Amino acid sequence: MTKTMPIDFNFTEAVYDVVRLIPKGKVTSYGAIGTYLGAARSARMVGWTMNKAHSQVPAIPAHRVVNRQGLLTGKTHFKTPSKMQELLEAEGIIVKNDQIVNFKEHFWDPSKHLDL
DNA sequence: GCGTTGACGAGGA
DNA sequence: GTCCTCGCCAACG
Repeated sequence: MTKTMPIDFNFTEAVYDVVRLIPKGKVTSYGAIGTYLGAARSARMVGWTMNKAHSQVPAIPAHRVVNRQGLLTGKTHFKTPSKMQELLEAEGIIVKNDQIVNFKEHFWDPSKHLDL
């Protein structure tokens, strides 16, 4: 196999898996995923990994992944920045000023709902 | 090969 | 409670 595999780490694979496991109408944070994977201090890498998600199939529901503040920080990387908010609203999540309302209620922690 | 940036978060002052 | 700094790993210039 090719040694120069762009994505081969279990970490990246796990990130995609966790994001896909996010229930509809729920959201999570990069740090939550990182913490779940044991990389709480590597939240940045989670975001970078999500950047590669654009080439991943099936498409990663990245719109369900926001920062710790519930802010749609990644919307700028979407095909259309407004798409992210529309997707969230379509799932019953209220977004105000690019921020999720009642974020705490919609927050979905993989380390609590999933079993490591 | 080195320096900076990047979808972030936590800890310290 | 708020502001600043460091960490983490990878890719880009």
